[in-house]
Amino acid sequence: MAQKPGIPKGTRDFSPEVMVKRNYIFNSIKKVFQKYGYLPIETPAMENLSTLMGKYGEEGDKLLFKILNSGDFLKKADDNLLAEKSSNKLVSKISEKGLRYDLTVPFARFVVQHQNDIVFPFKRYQIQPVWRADRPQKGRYREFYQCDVDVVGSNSLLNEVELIQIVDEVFKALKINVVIKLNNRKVLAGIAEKIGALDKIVDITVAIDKLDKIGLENVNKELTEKGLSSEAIDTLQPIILLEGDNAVKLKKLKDVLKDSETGMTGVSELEQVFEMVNMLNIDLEVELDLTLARGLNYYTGAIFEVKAKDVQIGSITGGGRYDDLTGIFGLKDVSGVGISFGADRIYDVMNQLEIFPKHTDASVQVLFVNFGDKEQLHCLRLLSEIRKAGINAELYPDSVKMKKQMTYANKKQVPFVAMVGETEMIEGVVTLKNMNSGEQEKVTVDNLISTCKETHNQHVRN
RNA sequence: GUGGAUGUAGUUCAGUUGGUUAGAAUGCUGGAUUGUGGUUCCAGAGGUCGCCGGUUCAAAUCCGGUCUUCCACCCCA
Repeated sequence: MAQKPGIPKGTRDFSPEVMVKRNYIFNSIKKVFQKYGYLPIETPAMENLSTLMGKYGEEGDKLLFKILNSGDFLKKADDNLLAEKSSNKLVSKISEKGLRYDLTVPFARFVVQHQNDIVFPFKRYQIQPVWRADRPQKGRYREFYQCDVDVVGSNSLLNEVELIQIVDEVFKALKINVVIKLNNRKVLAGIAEKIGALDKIVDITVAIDKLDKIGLENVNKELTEKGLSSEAIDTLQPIILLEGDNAVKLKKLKDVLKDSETGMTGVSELEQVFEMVNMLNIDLEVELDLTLARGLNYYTGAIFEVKAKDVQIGSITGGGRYDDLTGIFGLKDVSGVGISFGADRIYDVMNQLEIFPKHTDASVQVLFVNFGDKEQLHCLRLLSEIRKAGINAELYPDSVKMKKQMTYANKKQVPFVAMVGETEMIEGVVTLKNMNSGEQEKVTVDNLISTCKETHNQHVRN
């Protein structure tokens, strides 16, 4: 009995219709990346587990997909561990490879491994799938694409500003309204230092983030539960209730953090970034958000997160600065900063808002109706001329009923149908039908080419 | 990982307290219309009711397990 096949949960097939839209996103993003001087690299889907483990925190380690060793791996496994049935301890014995969890850590590995061939500052982009053994939900997949841009080997805050410009340009091109939220790990560290609880910073930000949802009282309650003293919570109050525009927030922060050197460095970095961004006069809404912590524990400076304004979905882009990611692999003093665009979530947002362009460079612009053997040969010659002019065109492969061929054109949303029968062949013309208006007229091939080009340019521009 | 929902033609969904041959809309195929699609009319095809097991004379319907999708938490793109 043939059972219906399936694919693992959280993974998807992409149909041509979907791929055209996805590629539109990828191409738009790539174009912006390249405009700012970033070049592509690719790394393998799997990495050594030693490269991946311990880089994403405890939570991240659990979400790594591990690959079983080849051969009869259990034979070589420790008998005691097998008897114990302790999966965690056994994993290191039977698996030494894993699927990449993001693109940043493999990139750090790449930089270290190729440090002698790389010119610093090194600016690269990377668009590839990553895998997480998460529980899937809407906008949360087990296999999804990240579009990373990073620059390593430069401490300049200009890089942070450049990334904000890139975010602005990408989402402007895709016509998505977004807010970019900005924070700085050093500010968070300063806050933690101030209340003497360096290890509690994640708990603190998680709790503060819930202010809108559960109210001040419950936030404080949660902080108490997490083990914070009442003095510490008192100190935190002005930070929890921080309001106003970015400049006001920064001013208040400065006041609270004046004794913390790290904290003040963070505030100063934020100030500089905001100053430059304001000078650029970009439309993008840039907001200081202290509740932005980001779980990935390698961030050390700026942290970014982008949210769509019109759709309820997790962040669609995120990133930050990491001072010592390559240090773990033995290359010291190489600071990097980067962000990652979540292509799948961007797709979901655009799909929900129905803001994909109807026509892209991938769409066919003209379909030739097939009337028979003589006619199709004639069309073939016309087609090569048309294609040479850079127009996507096709000839229906079978000489079937016209209704069927028209329906095909209609479904593929081809804007023009060309008909060349006996009379057209003799007259040396083409009957060109505009599928939108239904109008048709006899034109020359040159005419057809210019008409197609004109409408295509209009479509793509809109 | 924890808690909670969900699954019926390609798609969106009906389906009564378990009871004849499981329906609709839309889509699909063919025809009305042998050189004209998106409108209309007619006809047709399409379902082991997610999967496995149990209760029953009888299960889409009740029970258990499993998988999928979705929601909350967690985390994140």
